[in-house]
Amino acid sequence: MPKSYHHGDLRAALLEATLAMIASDETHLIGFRELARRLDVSRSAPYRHFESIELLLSAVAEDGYQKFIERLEVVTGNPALSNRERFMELGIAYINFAIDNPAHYRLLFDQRFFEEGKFEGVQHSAAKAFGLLLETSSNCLAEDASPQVKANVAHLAWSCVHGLSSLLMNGQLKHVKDRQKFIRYSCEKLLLLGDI
Amino acid sequence: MPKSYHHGDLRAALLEATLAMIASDETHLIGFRELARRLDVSRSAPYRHFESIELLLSAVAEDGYQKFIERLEVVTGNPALSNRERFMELGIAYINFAIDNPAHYRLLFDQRFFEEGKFEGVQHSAAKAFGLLLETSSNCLAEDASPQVKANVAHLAWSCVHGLSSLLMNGQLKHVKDRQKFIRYSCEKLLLLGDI
DNA sequence: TGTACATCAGTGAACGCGCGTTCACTGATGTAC
DNA sequence: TGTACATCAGTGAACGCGCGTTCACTGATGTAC
Repeated sequence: MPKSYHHGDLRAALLEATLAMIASDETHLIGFRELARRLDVSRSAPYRHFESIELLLSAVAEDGYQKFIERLEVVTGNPALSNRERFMELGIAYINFAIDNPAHYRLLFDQRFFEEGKFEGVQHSAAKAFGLLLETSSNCLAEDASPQVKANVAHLAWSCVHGLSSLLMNGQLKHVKDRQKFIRYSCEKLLLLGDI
Repeated sequence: MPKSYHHGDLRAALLEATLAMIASDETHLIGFRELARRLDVSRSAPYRHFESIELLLSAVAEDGYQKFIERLEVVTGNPALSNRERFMELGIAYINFAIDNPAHYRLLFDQRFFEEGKFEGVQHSAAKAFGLLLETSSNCLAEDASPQVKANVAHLAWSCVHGLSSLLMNGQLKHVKDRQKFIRYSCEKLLLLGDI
């Protein structure tokens, strides 16, 4: 195929390049000019696809949520697991997603998407992901547990997997030799949090 | 006192203004020109005090660690508490520091300070803070617990309080009505993590 | 199948702006005698 | 106590740079007939 005047799929290339920049901690460099340069395209070409950098970032975030939710649903939809096994495996899947896709994960919880009345697509996806966690953790509690207790347990569990993900991702748990073993160990412990 | 030609304490003012910008999510605006503008001082004045923005930020971070460690030491140095009470109170103090000083807290764990061979002052402070947590959690374990187990428990506990802090700070636990109650409830639960 | 035309996607020059940084300067402060 | 001088801290003009954004343009692609 001869090199065409048109890029082919500049939109997808922009999403990919943005993600790569977040991954390599070059968030501060993200901008239309820099992206155009990296994709070897003229300065103004990106404007054909995104009105602003914020909208570009939110598109990347929505892609990320889709991947994230797909991965979690592999666990929540697995009928072979007991409720407690499912809770534990969900935690493991959550943390592994974060470790495998640190750039995406960091972006998913970027504060800027959680302003009232903006980025509703992203916020809706975030709520959906939390819903999976709430349902899975609630199934491990006594049937007559109050909604308040269910919410507390789910939020505490979420905090723990989020914290584990963040610290592992940022390399702040350097001492840990076998990450997978540590993750499994931690998620086993999290089962204790539901015991009231 | 007549308005002097000299600012008086521009260095301290720079630290304070930087912190305020982080607190109000204007991190992207931090720069010598913007700081000079806010402090009503000429563009080049800040250069008398800091060689680069990175060094300015690391000075802010060191201030933050000092405050953070002081707050934790109020708990670890309290002889009236049992080991388990001390562990729980340490978690509560940790989370409350984060909630009360979100800007400082966010900065303390900024990835940029954890590159090998740079910002050793900051890294040393971070290690000291973790040391307090490791010691306190280890005291709750059986005396013959292995260093490996001690480290695992401490890291898991750290992840949990870090996660709780982050989500509370970022307003992602909106449902929580009584924050202090939720924090106390969570830190009580964390005691279970040490039971093997 | 061929042609005419509309639309799409990328170009390249230009604008105004804010940034970091340098430099010779000067007013303010501190100190030696 | 007064004076002379060194040093300190802030000034303001200037440089070069990269950014976002606009605009008239044009090559490439798709489609109607």
